[in-house]
Amino acid sequence: MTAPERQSWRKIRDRIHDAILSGRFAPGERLPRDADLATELNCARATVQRAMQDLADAGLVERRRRGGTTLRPDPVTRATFEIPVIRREVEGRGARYGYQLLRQSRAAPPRAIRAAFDTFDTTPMLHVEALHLSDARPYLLEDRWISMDTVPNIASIDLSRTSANEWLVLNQRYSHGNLHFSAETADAKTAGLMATNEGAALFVMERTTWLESAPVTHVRAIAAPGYRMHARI
Amino acid sequence: MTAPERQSWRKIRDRIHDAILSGRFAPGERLPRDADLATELNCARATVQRAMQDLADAGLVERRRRGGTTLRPDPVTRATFEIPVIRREVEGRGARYGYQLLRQSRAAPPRAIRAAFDTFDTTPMLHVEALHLSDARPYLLEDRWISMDTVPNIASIDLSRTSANEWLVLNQRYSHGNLHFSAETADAKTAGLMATNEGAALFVMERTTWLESAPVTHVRAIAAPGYRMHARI
DNA sequence: TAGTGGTCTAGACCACCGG
DNA sequence: CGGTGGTCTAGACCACTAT
Repeated sequence: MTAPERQSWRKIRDRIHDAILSGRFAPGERLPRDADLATELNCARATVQRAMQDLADAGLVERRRRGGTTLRPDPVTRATFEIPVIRREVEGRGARYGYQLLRQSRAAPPRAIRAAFDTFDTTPMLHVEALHLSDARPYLLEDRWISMDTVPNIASIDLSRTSANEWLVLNQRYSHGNLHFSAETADAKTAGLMATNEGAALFVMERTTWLESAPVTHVRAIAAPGYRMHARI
Repeated sequence: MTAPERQSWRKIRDRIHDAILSGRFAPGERLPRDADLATELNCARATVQRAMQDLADAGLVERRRRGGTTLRPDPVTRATFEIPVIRREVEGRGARYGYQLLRQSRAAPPRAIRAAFDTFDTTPMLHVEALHLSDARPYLLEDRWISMDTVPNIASIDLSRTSANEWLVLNQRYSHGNLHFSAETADAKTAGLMATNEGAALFVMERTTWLESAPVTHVRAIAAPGYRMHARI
């Protein structure tokens, strides 16, 4: 028995990945347990665990206690993208950032917002509509609802000076959230606010976040024509 | 000195996160080294490492050897989304999947494709245009270039039966890639293929992948009106 | 209830990079 | 060159869940 070699968990991961692509395991089949793979690959179990965690994150395998590691019959591609604070995003392109608070009120969230939060609770929330500008031109139009129960401090913020987007990123933690992206046609009202023509194709992002089971914020943001979102794999 | 408590790295992460949100550290400031935090939080250094890795993944801090851990002055939100095999995506909605190979050829990649791959190489690649159908209606129109140098086996695949999308996900590994999302207006030709009207807002995805420094594939996919992409944080 | 992945610890060495 | 994060090991115990 030779001593375990010093090797990166990435190499272990790639060796396992290659074994999978070689067809050694059938889709849905159970792979050897970590401990056995560690022996076979001559490394510590923690190293196999790290490699497997990465393959699971990548969507190639599924891992369950007691159920073992199985090869996903429907492998997916997972990608990560970054959503910067809007001001940073604009300034990062060398443009001058502008911000305009359009409306602010307290109201019971309408049905669509309650549905996004997956709740029936009609407790009033903070409703904010704002426009982000790049070199004085419309860049992003946001319609946001913020839970004052979960984020009580938001009440003391002057949202005509600081955007809710920026304040929340810097001051509010959340545990998880959903995002939806789509393409929509500009209606007359939106076209007016975005200084474009009715019928233009607009990129729309919707984001809902929670802190554990408590709603934090829901935002629907409409980007100006030409907007491109970038992500990495 | 009490013995280290048994606590999850998530709790350690949240305690550090809360300390950051409390304003204990200024943006750009250097945080204590892992070893010191471990002592302060009464846990092993590896646990702090795991917690910090997560905060770095989340975009809140930056970590550098020798340079220590610094609070990002421009925190970002990172989200992950899954790109399933198109067939699975369609069937997962209970619809019948259809696939139609429109064109297939070998040609030198045009300038735009070379730019996406960040190369000047004009070695011929496999060019494939195909249409994915959901219940016999256009679902996704893809225009793909595949490197025959990096993916030689693709030459032996009958792409009129198996979509390149599916074959690549199941058989080709890649190391990294870029994605771009945008909203575009349907031109006459596209509208015809997608069975929609000219001027409709369409969701467009572009993906480029590499295996180390070698190009794998570039695809530009146009989704039918109403398409929504989903992601999680 | 037993088996498997998930996490924690303590210690060690490595890799990178700022001074 | 020295300091810091990154990784590895060996062993232990915990948490979840298939059987």
